[in-house]
Amino acid sequence: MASILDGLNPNQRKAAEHIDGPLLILAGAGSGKTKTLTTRLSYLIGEVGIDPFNTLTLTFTNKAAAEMRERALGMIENRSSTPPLLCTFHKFGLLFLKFHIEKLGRKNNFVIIDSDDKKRLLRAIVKELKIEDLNISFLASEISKYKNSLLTPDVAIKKAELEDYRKVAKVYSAYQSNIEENNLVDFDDLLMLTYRILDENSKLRVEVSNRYRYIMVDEYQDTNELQLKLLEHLSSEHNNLCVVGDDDQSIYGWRGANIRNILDFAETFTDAKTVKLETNYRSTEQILEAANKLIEHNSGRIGKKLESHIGAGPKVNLQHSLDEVHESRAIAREIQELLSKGVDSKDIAVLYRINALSRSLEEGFTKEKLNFKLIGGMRFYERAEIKDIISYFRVLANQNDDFSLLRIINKPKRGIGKASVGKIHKLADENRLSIYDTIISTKESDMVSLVGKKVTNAFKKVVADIKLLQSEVERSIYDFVSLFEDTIGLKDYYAHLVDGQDRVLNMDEFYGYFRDAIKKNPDLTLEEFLNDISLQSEQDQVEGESVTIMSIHAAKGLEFEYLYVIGLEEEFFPLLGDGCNMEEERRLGYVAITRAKRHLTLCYVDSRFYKGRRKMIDKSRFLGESGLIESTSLKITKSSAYKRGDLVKHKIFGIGRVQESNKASGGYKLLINFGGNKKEILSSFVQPI
DNA sequence: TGGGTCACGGTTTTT
DNA sequence: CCGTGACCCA
Repeated sequence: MASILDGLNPNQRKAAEHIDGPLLILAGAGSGKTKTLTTRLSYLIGEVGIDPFNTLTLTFTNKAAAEMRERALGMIENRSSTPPLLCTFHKFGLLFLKFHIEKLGRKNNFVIIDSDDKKRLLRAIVKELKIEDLNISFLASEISKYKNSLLTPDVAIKKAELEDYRKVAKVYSAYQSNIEENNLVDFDDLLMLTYRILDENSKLRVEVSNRYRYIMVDEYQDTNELQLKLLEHLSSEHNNLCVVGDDDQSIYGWRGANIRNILDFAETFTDAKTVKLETNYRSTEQILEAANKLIEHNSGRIGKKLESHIGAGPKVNLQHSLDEVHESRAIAREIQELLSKGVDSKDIAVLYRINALSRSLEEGFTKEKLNFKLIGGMRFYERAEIKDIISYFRVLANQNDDFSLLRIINKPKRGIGKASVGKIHKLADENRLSIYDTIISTKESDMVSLVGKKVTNAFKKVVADIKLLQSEVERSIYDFVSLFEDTIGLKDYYAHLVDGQDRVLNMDEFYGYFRDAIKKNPDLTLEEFLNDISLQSEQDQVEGESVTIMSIHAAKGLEFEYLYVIGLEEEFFPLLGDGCNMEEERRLGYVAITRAKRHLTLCYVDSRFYKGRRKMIDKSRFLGESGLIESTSLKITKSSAYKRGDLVKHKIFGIGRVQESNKASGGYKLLINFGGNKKEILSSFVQPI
């Protein structure tokens, strides 16, 4: 009898056929990971006879979820029953909390805030608490770490020993009370609160685990501590957890992903089976040889070797240029030639380690009249004009959302300044009311004496507008957008700014999207719409009519016939610096190389213009490690000579000035004056400033 | 209140 | 070099 498993190779088949007990599918780049996973899901449902209702498949991005859904559903013949739940971790958290957040004493009409909102809120809190010496991004990521380690603010404060961490914990505490008061949840909460509820309610945990009897996780190497704990709870009753990942492609450590999750899978889940997928259907032998050689320099790995299914192929090219201008011109001209030979531009991409390198490409490509598409940069929902609309919508969904109200209270300009906002904010805090309710309940005469007649009127107008719009939302959510623009006039406001035209176009796109969503689902509430879009990102428009340029991170999961990787230089790639994790840099190199199907060009330059100055750089150690050039002798951190008077920085001695410089093996022997304290130090131990 | 100038600092990014 | 936030004055 024909089976859907027939299309798989022996190892893929072994993985798909595995039914009960934990399974780790170690899937190398291009080894048919998605195919195996989707085939397994449809096999379980279509041939083993498992109810789709009892499966759960988790991914990291909406894009991956959408792709897998399409492919799996395409294979399942009888689609009469409920489709299997296949979504992102965060979406799962959202669905779960909609049903169960009451168990934490919270209402389920919460709204999700994104990282941008989080930072804005933190900025306000830091100001209020007068702790202004802490970096906002640092705070945001520390709070994220707290939540992912399940530390409550109280515990965090108690455990904090260093002064700085007491401050961080205090901000965390204020932040958490603030979002709880406004009934907001951040991305981490979607997972953290879900975990907490399951952890505290054993009956529910058993019930939920029994419901999701077959769990699959994609990109397992990217899971963090909390996601692992969540998975342990979800699979506690049956242990049927199947994860797919590649330890060599773990490139999100800086964001909390814990590579140990995949390395230790077999120990964490007893009796786990491991299946390795090492046949690569994407790239040539030449390309895979470079990738394999490079990644072998890492020590913390399970270990596997990709074998090409498509044969030798052409040699990997190296391109050496004087600087970034020559580099981008050379690439542009080569691409032009490919295009003239009939190569499809969507089969060509250029990758880089840091976004700053995109600039020279953009300039060079424009000069050479080469069409390109840049992936990354400002995301749609994070544009100021879109966030303004979203903030209005949020206030309409929940007038107690002070945070959103504050963003739009003087947008468009109503003559309400910082001072007036501060006064009303203070009054609201004293009365333990939201700002909206404070404006409504404060006597007009009191308000006038507080902020003056003009501002009082402006406040009253905002509240009246919001009331009007709320009733319109109830009447017809579809028509409400036009009244919204008539009443608020956000488009007019933006139209008069310098880049107004683009912004108005964006706003129209957003309104169109909103109307579309309502048309598709007339029962959609504003609140549901808001939560849906906050879990969405529109990075799925990669395929197009032009050459793509993007970061290596953004290219994960993609493949290109012709691939260029630029910036293969020490400092840029591997990117050296404080938190440099060389093994992760190398994995990033591995990911970059394995995006290429047949033609790979690695580019490096002698000097690059960066942060306002020109820097001399050496070629990347990765070129040697992947066997593409004779292994270079030890790296010299600075290739141009140090001379008397140069300022340098030493990890222990701090900043000093070079007094003497002599060539020595592997660099320079320097006599440095650290504030009167003279030391003889090798140049490899200092950084030029 | 809000426009203008100045100093500072600057990886990778999804949800 | 270029964008952001703090600060100052009309």
